[in-house]
Amino acid sequence: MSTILDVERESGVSKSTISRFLNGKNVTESNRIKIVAAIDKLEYQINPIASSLKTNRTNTIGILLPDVTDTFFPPIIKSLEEVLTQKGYSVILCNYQQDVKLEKQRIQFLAGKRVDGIIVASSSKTGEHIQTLLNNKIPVLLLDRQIPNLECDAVIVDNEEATYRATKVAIQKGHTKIAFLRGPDFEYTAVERFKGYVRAMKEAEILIPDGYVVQGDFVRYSCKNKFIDLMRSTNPPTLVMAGNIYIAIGVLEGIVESGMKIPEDLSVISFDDYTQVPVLKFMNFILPKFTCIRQPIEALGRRAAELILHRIEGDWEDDFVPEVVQLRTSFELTDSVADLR
Amino acid sequence: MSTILDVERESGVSKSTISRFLNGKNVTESNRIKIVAAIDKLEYQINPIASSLKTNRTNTIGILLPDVTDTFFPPIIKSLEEVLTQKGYSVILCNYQQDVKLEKQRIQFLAGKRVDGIIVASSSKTGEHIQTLLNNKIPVLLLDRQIPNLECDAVIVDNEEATYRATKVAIQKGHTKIAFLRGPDFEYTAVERFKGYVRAMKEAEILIPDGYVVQGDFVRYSCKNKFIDLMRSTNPPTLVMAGNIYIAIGVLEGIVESGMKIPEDLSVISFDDYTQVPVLKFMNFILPKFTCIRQPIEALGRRAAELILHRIEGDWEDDFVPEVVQLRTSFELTDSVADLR
DNA sequence: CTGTTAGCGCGTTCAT
DNA sequence: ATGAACGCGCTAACAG
Repeated sequence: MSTILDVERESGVSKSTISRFLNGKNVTESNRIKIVAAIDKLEYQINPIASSLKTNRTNTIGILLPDVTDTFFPPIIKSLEEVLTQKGYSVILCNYQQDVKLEKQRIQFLAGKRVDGIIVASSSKTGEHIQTLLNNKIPVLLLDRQIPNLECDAVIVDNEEATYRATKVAIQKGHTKIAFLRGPDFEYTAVERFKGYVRAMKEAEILIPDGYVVQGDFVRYSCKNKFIDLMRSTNPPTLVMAGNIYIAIGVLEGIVESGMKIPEDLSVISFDDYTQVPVLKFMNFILPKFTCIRQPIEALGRRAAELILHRIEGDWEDDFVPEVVQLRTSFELTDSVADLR
Repeated sequence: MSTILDVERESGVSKSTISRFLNGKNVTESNRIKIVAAIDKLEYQINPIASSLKTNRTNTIGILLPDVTDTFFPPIIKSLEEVLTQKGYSVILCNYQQDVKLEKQRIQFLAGKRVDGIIVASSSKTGEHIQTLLNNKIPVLLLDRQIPNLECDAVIVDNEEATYRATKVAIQKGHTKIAFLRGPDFEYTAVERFKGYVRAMKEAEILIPDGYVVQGDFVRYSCKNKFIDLMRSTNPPTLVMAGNIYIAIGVLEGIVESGMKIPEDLSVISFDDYTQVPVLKFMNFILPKFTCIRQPIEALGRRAAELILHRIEGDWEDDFVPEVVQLRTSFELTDSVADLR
């Protein structure tokens, strides 16, 4: 493997000029030719390690996720990777297995590796480990999940607003008995989505009966059984809203198991669109397709990449102003919501 | 951010001794104490860039996949990441979008980044870009897919043997009209799996009728319609074997759509177990569960990580002997295969 | 625009 | 076991 010194010898041009050329600066045409010829001949490739040592930039970005196997993340990884690799950055992937302790550890790991920035879907409530990075001027971008009282760039979706609007639509269609099947308390998105539902119900002055708010036992655990219990109770809802795709799948299972008809026996709205998941595309045969709140998953990844690049390549101003990009979900109304008016 | 020189000043011990200590060599107890104290005080962390420049090792491994969003890969990434991060290696993830040109480009990208090794699920037929790496003594490990005539480490499963055995079981159960729904020609696993089916049929001297081998139009495209056509033909099979999970899902869709009963109207065996996919766990309600060939997905990732580490950390002997680890799939027989005897 | 010079922060001889 | 000195390959500051 040849070095820049070999190119210097071979071309007769000084290594500084070569270095400048390699970094896109102007060089006289005659020198350019000599340099290119030498590089070609020697199959020279720049050594990014040496370069990093000098510049303090690794052209590497860490991406830290709770669980790569969650269907939500792979498409995000894909769009992230596309943008970043395109720009010459490599993506170091870390998984923290939903474990806040491991999250901190991985953050340390990435910082130790001297990444230029970190994109993280954090499970932390306080984010002091992230604050530490920011204090050290290491760019961090919160993906999908905000952390309260942390001044940090973020790319998220309008969780609260989305369920608020969806609930309102349900109410406009004449529904009052609306149940919400929610994700766990410790998940930012689960909490936000629940808030939107509550706000819409309050605004319409509809009382939420006991038992209409159902929570799965574990992360990603569909509340199928609790859902069936609810439907068999003395006062079943006319519409259920599933807080994420796993819950929606649980609802589907419950529906099939108990032989309900949609929307005759029950109306359904789900956060997340199962037809966006490649392996679930087949669910076309389940009719009618659920009304859903669709997240701009590809854009989430792309914007996250763009934003952190902007922060990395731009100047880190002293008066750091965090930028929060909130992407809008779209709402797809189907026949799965009965019109009760 | 402090350097080893700061530690030298703070501790009064020379940086060589400090360096040695950091790399696990023996140091006198008195020096050890001084060094540790200084490191603690300064919150010193070793700079891996400078270290890499000297050692030519980046403690970084590239993992190159055709498509992160394929359900098959995320669990592999997860187990890979776990093992590698544990050992201090970071994982650079690259996606080549099923595009052989992009695959080569990404391989170049990773090599340019000076990764210590590359794990790749290649789509290349010839692998000359991989041979180039090997010639340069850069360890490569083929994941899930072999490349003929390439002397390279690999971790794969017993694709051919698995379908061979499964087909034999079907035959033993009295089936002769067995159709095979296969993946595309350009996919290593699709080809291997098909071979096993053919071998078993030949061995049993069962002629495969025209139309019994069905191929999806695109990557990952379930051959649902072709499957339905086949079932409506004058000579429908009594058993179909789906070559991968996407095809199995297509079969499922076809079954639901046309109202078939399993195993009364048709027996089904699928490569891949849909209950291994988190989002498909719900499919418990589809009865009976498909008979399946289950891949040891977690082990695939783990063994791949272990093997490449072994190659990286071991000596690269002159007489390079490629190591191919073939993991066994397991076979789960359910009521989805009728006994015709 | 160019070449000379001086480090970036470590690991590694080589004597001691 | 230790410390002094050198160099990994590159970029940046300087003077021209």
